[in-house]
Amino acid sequence: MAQIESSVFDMGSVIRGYYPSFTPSEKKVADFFLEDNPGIIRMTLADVAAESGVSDASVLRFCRSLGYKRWLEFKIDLTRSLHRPSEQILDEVNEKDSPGVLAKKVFQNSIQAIMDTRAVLDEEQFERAIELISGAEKILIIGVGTSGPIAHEMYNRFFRLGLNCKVQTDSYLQMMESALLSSRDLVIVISQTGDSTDPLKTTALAKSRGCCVIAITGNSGSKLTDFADVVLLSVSHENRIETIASRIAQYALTHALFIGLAMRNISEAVEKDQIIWDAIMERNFFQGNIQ
Amino acid sequence: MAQIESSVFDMGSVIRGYYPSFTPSEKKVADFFLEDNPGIIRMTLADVAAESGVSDASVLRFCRSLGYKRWLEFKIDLTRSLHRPSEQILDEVNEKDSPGVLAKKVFQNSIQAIMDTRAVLDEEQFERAIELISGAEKILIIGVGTSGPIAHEMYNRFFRLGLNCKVQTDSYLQMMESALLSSRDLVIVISQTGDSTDPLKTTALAKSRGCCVIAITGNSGSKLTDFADVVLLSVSHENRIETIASRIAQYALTHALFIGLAMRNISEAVEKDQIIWDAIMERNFFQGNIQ
DNA sequence: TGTAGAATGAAGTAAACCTACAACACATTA
DNA sequence: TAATGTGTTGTAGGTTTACTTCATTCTACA
Repeated sequence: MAQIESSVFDMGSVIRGYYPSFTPSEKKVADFFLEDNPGIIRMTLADVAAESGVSDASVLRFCRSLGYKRWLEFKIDLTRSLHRPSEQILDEVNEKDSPGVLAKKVFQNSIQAIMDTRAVLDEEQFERAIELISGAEKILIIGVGTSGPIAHEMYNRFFRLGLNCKVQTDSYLQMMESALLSSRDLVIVISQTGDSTDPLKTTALAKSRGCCVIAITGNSGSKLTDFADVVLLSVSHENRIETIASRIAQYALTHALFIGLAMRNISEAVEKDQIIWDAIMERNFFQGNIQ
Repeated sequence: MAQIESSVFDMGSVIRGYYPSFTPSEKKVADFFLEDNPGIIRMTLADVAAESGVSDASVLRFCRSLGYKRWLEFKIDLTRSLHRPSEQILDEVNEKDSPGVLAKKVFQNSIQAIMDTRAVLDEEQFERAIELISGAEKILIIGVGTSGPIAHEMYNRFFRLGLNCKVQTDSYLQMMESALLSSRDLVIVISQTGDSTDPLKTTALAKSRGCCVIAITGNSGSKLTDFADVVLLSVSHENRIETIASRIAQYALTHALFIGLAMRNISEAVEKDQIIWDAIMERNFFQGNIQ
């Protein structure tokens, strides 16, 4: 008997990830699916339409928006998603939890966020991102606030590959830097909401100068995605204090890009990495070791 | 979203169990299902009938013989049965992988690193860390190189809780800052190897001034752990270019600490968080939105 | 207020599922 | 050997379900 392809993921997270970009009636359908509705697997297209209060055509459009060509394709993944063997201690954290329990929950949430992000990853966009990055003359990595450390992380990885990149996490300096870019350059912008004013302005400016733009965001329906040539989406269960799990997924995305780039020319990557390590070791050596 | 009914089982075994009692045409259908046929999930009743060389009515009878009232009921269980979760593609990445495959592998590695780190997490040490952090008068967060972004991430979380903390990723400034610390203060040092000269020196200096030290490291046998009052270990499968997965785990650890601290006084945390958000929103507001 | 474009539902079509029944095969009995 | 009964199978047609198309409604913006 066939043993199959497959990957575990949570349809709920996928739906939540796309949620901001849904039309009103698609949101109605999404809401219905996000409710706890045990009979859902046995429902027909028309059933779902009736329960959601929309037409069956809208339910079908909802499926298409999620990337499925047919209702039954969606149904297959839905069935698999609802199957989900045990696990999932995806409870909310709460005040009564011991620190140990809290830690486990945060770890579990992080894992879930990465899984969900993996599930919504558009391989074509990812591939395109790698091509843009390796083809760019200059790369400007930007992000403000909590996106700043991710921007730095990305820089820390990319420059090791010999890429001509810069990181700028200051709102005003970002703007200045992007004013100097040309059409052969690339901007990578990291913004969880995709709606922060400063990165948007910077991105718009870069775009007006003909730059390509890669956006890493947790909001597929944001203004930022309008400017972006490539959008890489990170997903998490969005309950305020847990939005940070989405960050973890963005780090994972960053690392995936790094590996993808490194693999385009593995020998060169290893060589450059070696040079850097040698330089560091030398430094440690000359300064002597500490007791 | 609904979280299941039903248990995992193998449709193949069920079919084999009923096999002797099948009629000849039912056996034809059974044989078809028992073959290794990957496209089977997407087939219709008529497709299966054609492939098995029987009529669609016979396929339906086959389902009924297995106890299913309707073809689609059977299909649901079949889909579930063929769904074998994950399989852990923990292979090494290699040059021949497509970017999409690379991405999945990196994600899988990240998940694994978080799981491993969760597994080795010493709850007592974790709890102790939270107490030290919330009891400290001043907190200095340090890290150099690739540990820098993690240090910044930690700062970005902690200051939101009203903690009196600083981040310093410059080797010399770290040293200067630590020279000013007292015994009521705390140093949090992030170092993957635990053997980098500069953070070690800084930590030693802080320790000599009576500071407490929390170390986040991927190397439990390093010199750094000798100075540390609390050690939080991150783990990954250590193959050079994949060490970065360990970083992901360190971010997860950072977030776990943040949540742990926030939960000690949730109402205050939410309030401070709100103040920050209000300030940011106001900024966006005054700057107007961009088109 | 008018207009372009998006969003939506209604109606119709195609496909899939299911039922009912007729035909057949084979065994049993007269 | 013929008649009868039982169980198996396919066919034809009805019903449900999925999908397409298009007209209508809404919304944003001039």
